[in-house]
Amino acid sequence: MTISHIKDLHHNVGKTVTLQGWLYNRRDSGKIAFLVLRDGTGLCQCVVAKNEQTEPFFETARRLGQESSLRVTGVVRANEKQIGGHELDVTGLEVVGESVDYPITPKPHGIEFLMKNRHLHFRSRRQWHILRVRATLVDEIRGYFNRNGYTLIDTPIFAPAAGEGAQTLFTVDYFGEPVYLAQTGQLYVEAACMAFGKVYCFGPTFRAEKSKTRRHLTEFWMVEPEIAYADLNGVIDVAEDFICSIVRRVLRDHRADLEFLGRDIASLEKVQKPFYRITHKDAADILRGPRAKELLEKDLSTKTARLEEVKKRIVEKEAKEKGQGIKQWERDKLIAELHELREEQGDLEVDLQNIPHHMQLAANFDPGGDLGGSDETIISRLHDRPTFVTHYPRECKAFYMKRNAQDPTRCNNVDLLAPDGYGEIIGGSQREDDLDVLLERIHEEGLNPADYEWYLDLRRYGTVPHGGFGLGVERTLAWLCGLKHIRETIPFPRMMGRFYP
RNA sequence: UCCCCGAUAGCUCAACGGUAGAGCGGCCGGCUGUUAACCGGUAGGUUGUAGGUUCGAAUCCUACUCGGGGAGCCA
Repeated sequence: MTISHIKDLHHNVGKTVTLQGWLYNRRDSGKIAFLVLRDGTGLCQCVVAKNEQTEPFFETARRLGQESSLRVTGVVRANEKQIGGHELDVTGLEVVGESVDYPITPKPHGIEFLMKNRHLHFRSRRQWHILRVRATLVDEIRGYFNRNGYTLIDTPIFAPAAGEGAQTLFTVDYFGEPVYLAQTGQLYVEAACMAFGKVYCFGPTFRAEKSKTRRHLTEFWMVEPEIAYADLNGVIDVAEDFICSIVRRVLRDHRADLEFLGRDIASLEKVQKPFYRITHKDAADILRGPRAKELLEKDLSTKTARLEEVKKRIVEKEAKEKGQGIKQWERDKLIAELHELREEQGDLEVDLQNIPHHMQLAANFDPGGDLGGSDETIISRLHDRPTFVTHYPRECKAFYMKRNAQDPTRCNNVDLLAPDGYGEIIGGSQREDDLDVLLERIHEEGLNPADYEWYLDLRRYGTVPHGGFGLGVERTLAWLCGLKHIRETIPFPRMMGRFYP
């Protein structure tokens, strides 16, 4: 018995192999059954024709429940028309584990149901493609820093006191004392880069922000490189090279997955150096100026027109579906189309409701404030390559960011906005390396200097210019795969109000 | 914390003040090339919870719970 994986079937045409997997879907008629098998490496249709050889298990085969686990033996045959390009003519079948009433059917399901069944949901094709890209993204993140002379430093998940602000932290009872789940490893990698030069940490990070949006998780993965002797431009150069490397690798290894997901690959191919570099002031001018207004007005009119079109088609299809003398398959098709149209209608209505608000937010943008989510989307959509936004007002940024020498109201920080409206995927800065300025900032923020003694030591014993950034894995993956929602980018999403399964 | 939307069969939805339905999934039967297969039959409901209005409520009103999206905050 030769065990094969579906991805390797092209080496085995004409040979008898055994596949081990799960039943993805089944169709049967009286004397032939089609079993679509899934083995984690791909899908393959296995054909069970009723004959003397298959007689002992034919009845079993045509009654198998979706997701039954199976060992299927058969002869590999090339068939261009089939998924994966191959088919198996079955000669033997072993049921490893039965599956009765599998909850996720090949029909449409609502998101709440799918999230409750997340432990099964990622057996589905779309989720499988996404999580495969995630695995490569994570590998490339590690690979990039390992290749380029960075030392991995694991930072603690239990953190004393706040890194930036206690309101966004989860509290844990640590032998009777409150400690927090880390929302960043940054302060620790700063210490480490003074020992190793170039370092990075990579792991889960936790934010207790009460955000219910498509961009937020309470538990997400972040990689944070930190570089000694780097100034802001040094940090930006690394971020640019790093992003290019990630995009190249994903395009190289996952073109088929991206195509399945419907990603506009040409847009990813444009991700080349140099990225745009603008200042916070430039961004403010764009938001308050005519380009942002034009973009949103155009949005408003195209989406209004589209909504009318969608509504019209819904009415037409509803009438047709209720009409007499149409075939069952035509009715099914109409119902499926109606389902999609209604979903699009819902999305458009929400967008149209939000656009005027977003226009106002942009037009009245406070040049002394942080960019909001909708502002980032606007800047992002006005650029066809990733865009660095630098030099934010000091007050809206963390205490550890380096004060700008020319304009002390600003700091040497950078956010990277992904194109296509995906917004912020990187936040970073040059760090404040001057002890006195850092102390001043700690006081300004109302923080207790005693909590930061060890951090202040880094400025007492051989301080150097240094900086780094954090990249959010899930937001990056959502952008790479062209997903509407971040919850599909992590195997078991943790969101406000959801921590099952 | 605030704003908008929603909750009907296992799932996706319909019924829009007057007898709770369909498709899928399940079960039974039919069909040798299906692609979300198809055809026939069958089981499946305290309409999220608690009040209220009404002769009559899935439908109208109030509160709550849960979910979706957005603001703030952020990767």
